[in-house]
Amino acid sequence: MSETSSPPLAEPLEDFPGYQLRRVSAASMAQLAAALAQQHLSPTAATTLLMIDANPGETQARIARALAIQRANMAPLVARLENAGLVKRTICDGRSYGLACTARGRTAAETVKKIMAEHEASVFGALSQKDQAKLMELLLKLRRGRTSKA
Amino acid sequence: MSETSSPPLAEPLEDFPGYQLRRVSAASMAQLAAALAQQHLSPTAATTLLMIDANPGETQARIARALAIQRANMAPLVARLENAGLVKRTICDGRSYGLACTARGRTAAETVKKIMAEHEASVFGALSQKDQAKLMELLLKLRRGRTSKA
DNA sequence: TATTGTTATACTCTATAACTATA
DNA sequence: TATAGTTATAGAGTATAACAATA
Repeated sequence: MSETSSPPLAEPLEDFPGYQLRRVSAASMAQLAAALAQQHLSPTAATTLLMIDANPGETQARIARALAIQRANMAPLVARLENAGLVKRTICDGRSYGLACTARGRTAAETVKKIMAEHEASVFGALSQKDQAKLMELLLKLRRGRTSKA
Repeated sequence: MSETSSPPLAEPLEDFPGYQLRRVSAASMAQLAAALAQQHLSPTAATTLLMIDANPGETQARIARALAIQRANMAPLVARLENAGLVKRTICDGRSYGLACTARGRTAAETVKKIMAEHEASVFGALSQKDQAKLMELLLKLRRGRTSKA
């Protein structure tokens, strides 16, 4: 504390919405990861579990596409969920598996839902209900606004 | 195409603002990374370069804190920028370096600014000027709304 | 031929711990 | 004691290429 509170930095990135988006998203994800650690699930694994829970019997490829996860990256992800006893695969097509939650997986999915709801409230509770709705509207516009997959 | 356009999946995550934020941010970052590839810079490296360019002589630690990058991760990042001839370190304190752009680094920073501006326009141009301003306002509220560092 | 699942591989970003040197 | 920089290491996320099996 000898510098008597050093002069502030120039912050040329602060005016970029994309940079603000990145910072908010990174902070939010770090907090969610910490909250999900008690369930030994990463954010990606947790969202995959929720998707399987909501779509029992669906194939890996379709779940992956909906989450914008590559097939190649889905394989070890699902394997981890299966090894944890949360998901089981059943033969579906000969070349594809159908995914479904086990009893433990459904229980875990319910816990994950609670953790995520609390997390969302913790992060977005800083905004009024009206602002939260507006944010959601803008984010949906941005997703629709992309030419390629988002 | 034998399934006659298979039925849509349930998407339990779509109602979470945090999930939308994550998807938009991920898509935006992927597009930015592709645009910056021509300069052989990652988004993180590019933002670091812009910060150094805007704050010549500042120390690594202060640049890192402003960008929420850990000291340990800053070391190889700056080393790469230095090896690329974009940044040089000058002794500052005995225990700390001052960072500054080289002539090539300043040229690269200008190019990066153009690429980022184009990228932002490409992504957020889907929104009206008013919506863009509102989004920025909401994101800034979310960053301020956090208890810990964001 | 197109799709599914898989393996291998590599790169980026992030996180922690431990060490040295300096304030 | 606190700070700056570094190294080593580990983990998560993502990307491409290639392969076998199946539609």
